[in-house]
Amino acid sequence: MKGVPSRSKLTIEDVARAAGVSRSTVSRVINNLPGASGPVRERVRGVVAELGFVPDQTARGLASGRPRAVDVVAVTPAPADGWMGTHPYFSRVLVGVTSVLDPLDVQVHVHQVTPDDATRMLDALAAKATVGAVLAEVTPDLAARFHRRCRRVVSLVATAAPVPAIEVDNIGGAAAAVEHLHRLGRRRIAAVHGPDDNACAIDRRAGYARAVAAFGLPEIGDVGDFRREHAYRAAHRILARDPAVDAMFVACDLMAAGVVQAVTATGRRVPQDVSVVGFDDSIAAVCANPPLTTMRVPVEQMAAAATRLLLQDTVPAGHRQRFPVELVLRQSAG
Amino acid sequence: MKGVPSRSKLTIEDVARAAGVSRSTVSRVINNLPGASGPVRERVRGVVAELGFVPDQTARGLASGRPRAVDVVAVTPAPADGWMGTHPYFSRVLVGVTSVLDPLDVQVHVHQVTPDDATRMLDALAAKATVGAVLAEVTPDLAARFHRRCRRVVSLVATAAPVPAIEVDNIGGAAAAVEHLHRLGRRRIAAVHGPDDNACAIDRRAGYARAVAAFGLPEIGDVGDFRREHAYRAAHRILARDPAVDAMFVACDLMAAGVVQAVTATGRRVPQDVSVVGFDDSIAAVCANPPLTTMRVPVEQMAAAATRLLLQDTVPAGHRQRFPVELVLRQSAG
DNA sequence: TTGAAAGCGCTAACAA
DNA sequence: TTGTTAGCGCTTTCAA
Repeated sequence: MKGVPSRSKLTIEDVARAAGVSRSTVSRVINNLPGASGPVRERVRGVVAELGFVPDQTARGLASGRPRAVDVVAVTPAPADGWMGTHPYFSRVLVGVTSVLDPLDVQVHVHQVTPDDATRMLDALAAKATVGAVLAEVTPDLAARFHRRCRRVVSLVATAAPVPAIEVDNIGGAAAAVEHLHRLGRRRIAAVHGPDDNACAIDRRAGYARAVAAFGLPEIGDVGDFRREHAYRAAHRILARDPAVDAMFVACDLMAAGVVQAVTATGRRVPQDVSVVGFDDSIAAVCANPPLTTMRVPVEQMAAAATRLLLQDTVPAGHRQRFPVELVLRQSAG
Repeated sequence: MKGVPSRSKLTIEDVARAAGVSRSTVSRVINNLPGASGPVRERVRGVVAELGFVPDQTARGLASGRPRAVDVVAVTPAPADGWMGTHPYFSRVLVGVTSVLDPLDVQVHVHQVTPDDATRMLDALAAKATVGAVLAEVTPDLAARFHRRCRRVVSLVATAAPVPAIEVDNIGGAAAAVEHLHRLGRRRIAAVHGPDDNACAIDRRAGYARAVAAFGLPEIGDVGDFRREHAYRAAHRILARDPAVDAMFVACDLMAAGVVQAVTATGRRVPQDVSVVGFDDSIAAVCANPPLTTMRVPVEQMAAAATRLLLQDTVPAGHRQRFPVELVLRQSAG
């Protein structure tokens, strides 16, 4: 009879009694602090698991003088006001995090930071982290630096080896997109890439390159910065340079929406003249005209997984968890 | 010398001492509970203001056995999984609320509820509210019912008279949109309305009706439900019934994106053949093809204002605060 | 109407 | 390595 976790009450005191130790010892164990022998640690963990004890976050916050919170951080150039709120990717991250924190008594703190003060900000966060940080968009070097100062961190993008990360198969996804385009009979498949310093963008670019190479197709491309306007211009450049392009693989849906705008602006039809495949399956995909065929990334679930990882008493260094990407067919291709 | 609020410390004890009363009395005053005479109440409030005292939310949560939180609630039919995360409107609400709660130690709880269990859920929330509820999308009757059981509530849509609300000039905004279309020379301006039970939709519809009437133009329209797919079909119906329509006013950008898709699907060009104006200025507006001319609604700021209202010790019944809507010119019209 | 006192569940010295 | 003892800042009986 394991039974219901019997919410409501069940304090550290109960655990202490059941384990035959003091509250301090239990506290040390659940906080992963030194000062508890192996065997005792084991026993306490066992009791915690058996009883289904969940420490009261409010009490921890009061006692430690620092309320419990998860920090969501994104390093982006010149964020417009309220940007994170409207952004197709970040808003999904927020919801994923919120969804798992909701029943617990943990807050969410959002930090949108420019590259300039990224180092300073991250150091500050690392110093006062409680539950930990979800890195929604942080470069590998910065992530590694953070991880050196605080182990309670998970990245949502590919990152430095020791930093725990929740990933998606960007390379495979990009390749699958190209394969889909090839299956459709497209033979001049261009790409609009994301920024060079972004791990996702790099991988999606690699996947594209690998796939076109495998098909013996030419590699045609331009670089953007994950923003629609840049992608719009990039698509124009590509079409001007190579008017025979008959398909475009784009690094994210927001950019793809811009690409579709550019393609139709040149008088070409999507998908008849140029097929377009995006990445993410965000709201931008269904708002584009025509709606985008895209590679779905389960952002909310990934963010939720990252948050659950932070909630554990210890976040294993180098942890990796990979989510699948999946082709979603709409009208822009196929 | 008012000086800095001197964060860090400053407890209820300090206030009590400065006011020459006990902590209990201060607590009663800041919680707006009975058991404090008028004069004392005045004095304490004065000291609180002068000292810039801000009660520790974590401590309140622990002591009262109920962690402090703001509940964001939206009643919507059959929400898709993760819907709120991707939704152009709700994600902005979330960010607005989060932005003001971030520095405080208050949580955000998101409740997306279907009409079926709306009453039950809202009653439950009203019974255990702490900071209060932000009604992102709740019908007037339900809002009124909530307000009867708990005064700590603010609606983001027009609602029953006693319920405090943060509003936007939907009627004027819709009229302005039609005026813009008229200025462009459009004379057969159709409308795709939002759902009949939504206050915003009703007002926007009224604004449209008023404006076309003022111009002596025909009223042409169809009803949707704030979803893109419905608007897509509604636009097709309108065009089938009345092929000479040369403009469409749409109740929200998400729907407008669908309208643009429908219009171009019939072989018409936007804006040359049919101009389209949306409402909200959400991410959907820039992803549409062509990008949407729309009426900007400052959702984040409204949600922030609502949250700040809840943070006050008392939320005045019938409170109204109105934000402006503003025409944003893009390519779909003008 | 007011105040005194006992916690809320946990962390963090300090002893042992 | 472990336990004891104070609180963290506030709410909430219970007396006065």
